[in-house]
Amino acid sequence: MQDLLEVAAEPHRRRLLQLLGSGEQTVSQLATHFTVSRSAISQHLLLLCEVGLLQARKQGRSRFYALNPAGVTQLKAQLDSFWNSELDLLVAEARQLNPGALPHAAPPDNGASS
Amino acid sequence: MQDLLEVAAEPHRRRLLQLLGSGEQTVSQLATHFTVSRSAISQHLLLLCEVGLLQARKQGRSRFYALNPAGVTQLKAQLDSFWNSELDLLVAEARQLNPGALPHAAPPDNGASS
DNA sequence: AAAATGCGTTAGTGATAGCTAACGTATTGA
DNA sequence: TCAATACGTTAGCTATCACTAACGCATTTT
Repeated sequence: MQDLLEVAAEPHRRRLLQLLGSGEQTVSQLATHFTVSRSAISQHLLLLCEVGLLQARKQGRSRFYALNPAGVTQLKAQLDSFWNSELDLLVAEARQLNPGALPHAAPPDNGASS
Repeated sequence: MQDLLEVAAEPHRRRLLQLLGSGEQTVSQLATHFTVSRSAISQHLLLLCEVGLLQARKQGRSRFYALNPAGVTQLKAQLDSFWNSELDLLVAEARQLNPGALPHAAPPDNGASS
């Protein structure tokens, strides 16, 4: 799994990226927001690091993870290239036909995976 | 795997969604754009259908797949809720520091998976 | 009408994703 | 200084993902 978008799309990892938007955090800090173990979170972070979406900084016995601007930029580019104008048009038409009933997604925590 | 965004993120499926942006197509037609088998494509389409991103229409011995506006709208919502302002800010800052070097992603065909 | 071709789906398999449990290591407290 | 604790990572396992091969079923073709 080296594809940026695919890596970023997994619900737990998606949430991690969002959480890190407000600044660097340690594994344990991040893990408090999830129901799965610290270990699981650590592995997600490691993968995010591997594909360049995160950076790590070690301090004492803690390890601070932070977003890597270059990676995030690359992800944005991949997203933009995926979501083309035809898809946008389709959504616009759907909104016109059925204006009120848009779902808004984003449940509170445990991104129910697979 | 029921998560819309996660399903849509897989490179082959992402490509399928893009291809279907220009109108309905049969399994075989779609398969011509990939290096993997018709069967593989069929299964990706089935999954996309299951999560509501596609609709199917049977005609003769062919089966036409098309985008499902409701599903695509839902996907868009999920994307928007993921890509929050903090991530946007980060990208903007990265661009300012390093204006020229933006990657643009989107290779031609075989979305090299896992 | 029977054989052949083309369509999409199911069966079966190897690789791997994502998890918990066990671990190593560094810090803290006595 | 030595035990206890807190942090992050590796080991090991199960579920399942993505694929090719085999299949069933229509539709042509002769």
